[in-house]
Amino acid sequence: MANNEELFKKIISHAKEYGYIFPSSEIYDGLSAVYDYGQYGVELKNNIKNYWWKSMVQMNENIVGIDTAIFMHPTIWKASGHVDAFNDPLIDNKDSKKRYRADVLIEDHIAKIEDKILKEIRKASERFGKDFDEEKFRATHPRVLENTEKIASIQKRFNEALNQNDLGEVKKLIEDLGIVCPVSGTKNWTDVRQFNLMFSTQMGSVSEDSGTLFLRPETAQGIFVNFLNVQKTGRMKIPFGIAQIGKAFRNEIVARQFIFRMREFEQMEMQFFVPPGEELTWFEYWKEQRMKWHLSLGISASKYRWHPHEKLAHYANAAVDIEFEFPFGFKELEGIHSRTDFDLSSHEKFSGKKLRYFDAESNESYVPYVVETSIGVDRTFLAVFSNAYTEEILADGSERTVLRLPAVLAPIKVAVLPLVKKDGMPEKARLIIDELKNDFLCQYDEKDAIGRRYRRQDAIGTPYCVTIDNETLENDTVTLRERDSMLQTRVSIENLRKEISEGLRPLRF
RNA sequence: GCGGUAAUAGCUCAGUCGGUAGAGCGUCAGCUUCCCAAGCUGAAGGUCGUGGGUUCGAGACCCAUUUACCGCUCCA
Repeated sequence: MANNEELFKKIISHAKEYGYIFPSSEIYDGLSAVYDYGQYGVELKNNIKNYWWKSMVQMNENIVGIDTAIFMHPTIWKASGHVDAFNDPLIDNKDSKKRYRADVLIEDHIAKIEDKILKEIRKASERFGKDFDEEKFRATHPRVLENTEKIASIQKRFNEALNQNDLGEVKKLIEDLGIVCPVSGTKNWTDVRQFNLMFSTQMGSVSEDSGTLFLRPETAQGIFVNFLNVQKTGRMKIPFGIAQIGKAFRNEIVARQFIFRMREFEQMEMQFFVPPGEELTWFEYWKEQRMKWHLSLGISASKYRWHPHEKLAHYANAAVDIEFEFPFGFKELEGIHSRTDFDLSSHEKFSGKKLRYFDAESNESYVPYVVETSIGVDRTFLAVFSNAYTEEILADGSERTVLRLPAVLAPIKVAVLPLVKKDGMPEKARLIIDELKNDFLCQYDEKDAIGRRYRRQDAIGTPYCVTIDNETLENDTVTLRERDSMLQTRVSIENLRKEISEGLRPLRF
C-alpha cells in the first residue's frame, strides 16, 4: 500500500512535470480540488472524448449527440430530485470530532425504539404461542403503543423541521432525544449545517432582479428535457439514445485524490430510451457494450470489475458500476443505471408537458424507460494515465520512464527526429512533418543525443518516433521506432502514413 | 469541516548555533555525436507558499492563513 501511495505521488508529479495536469490558479496558491489540463493533457482528454463520442454516435445509427447549456431552469432540479435528495444536514460531535448526518442520527434513534417494540412482540409471541395476534398486540399493549407514538411524533417533528429548512429545530430534536455520539458518548454537538451538493449562481446582471440558478450537477437532465426536441426533429424511433459530453459541478465535502474527485468535472453520458418492460434487457446490453469499450483500449481486464448497487438511488431499478483499479484501489469509473421512467415522468409533472412516445406499430403511447451509461472523463483520464505510467529497467541496467498510453489516445502521435542537426537532415525532417501533420499531431526535436530524445517522447507517451539518417538522404527511408518495444523498423517515407495509421487503430469491439 | 504532517530553482532535495541561498537533474545557447537518458563549454532561473510578529539580523523561532498529503466524515 505504501508503494502504491508512492506510485500515485509519482504519477501526479509526472502529470505536472510533463504538461498534462497543473493545479488550478497555481501562482495564487491554487484552488482546492480544481485542476487545469496542460498542453498534452488537453490532447489526451480530447482524444478520450472523441473515442467515446465515435463509439456512441458514429458507431450506432440510433444514437445522436447534443450539447446542452450548463444553466438550466431551476425547476429541473426539483423535478430530478437533486434539490431534495442532496441536501444533507450535517452535525459534528465536538468531543470525538466525528461528523454525522443529522437525519441518520435520528433514524438510528428511531431504529432503537423500533427494536424495543420488536422485543416486546417477541416476548409476547413466546408467551402466547400460536394464538398470538401481532396486530392486536401492537394496537393494545401500552408500552408498545407508547413507543409507536413516540416514533410517530419524532418523525413528524423531523419532517416538519426539514420541510421548513429549520436546522435549529433539527439540532433541538437531537438534544431533546438525548442522542449521544456513539464514539465519545457525549451530547456536545455543533449546530446542524446544511450541505448542498449543487453550486448556485445568479442569473441577471442586477442582483435585485436576479434569480438563483444551479450549475448542473449532472449532464443527464439536459438530455431529458430535450427528449421530445430530439425525438421529433431527428425522427428518432424507440429504442434510441442521446449522448452528451459536458461539464458538471458538485460541491463535494472532501474532494481529494487528484482529479478523481473534483468540484468541476466532465461527464460522458448516454441516455437510451426504451419501451417499458424492456429496460432490463437493454440494461444488460449496455453493461456488456460498455465493458467492451473499456477493454478495447487494451488495458488489462484484471483492472476492471463490476460493482452492483445494493441500495438503489431514488430513480433506479437496476444499477451497476464499472470500477477501475486506480493506484489507490478499485473505484467507480462508470455507472450503468436503469433509470425507469422516473425522469421523464417527473418532468411531465413539473413542466405540465407531455413527454411521451407514440409507437405506431403497437399503436400505443407511453413514457419511455431510460437506461443510462455515465462515465467520468477525468476519471477515465486518470485510469488511462495511471495505468500507462511505467518505470522500467532495461537490459543494460538503465532506467526508463514511459507512458504506455493506448496509441489512439496519445497526445503526440509521431516525433520526427533528425539523427544529427546537419547534412540537410533537419530540412528533410520538416518535409516529413509536412507530409504527416494533416493526419497526426507531430513534434519536431533536434536537441540532444538521439537516445535522450527518445526518452523525452517516452515520458509523454508518443507511440512513434521517425528518425532521419544518412540512408534517408540516399533512398528516402527512415527508421520507425515503437515506444513500448523500442524496436525499430526501416520504412520508406511514402509508407509512413499507412504504417502509423495501422498502429493507431484501436481494437475492434 | 476536524486532527496530524509538509511547503526552499521547472523537478528531487541540502541549508550547521538565527548572520543576506546551494547541489544534482532538467531547461536554453553553442560544440561533439549515425540510433536509446547522465560527452564538452557557457547561460538563464529563488523577495525560501503568503501575511504578520520576535530579533541589530529570520529560509530557520512564534502566530495566522493558503495549498497538498495522511487519518476521520461525506459521496446520486
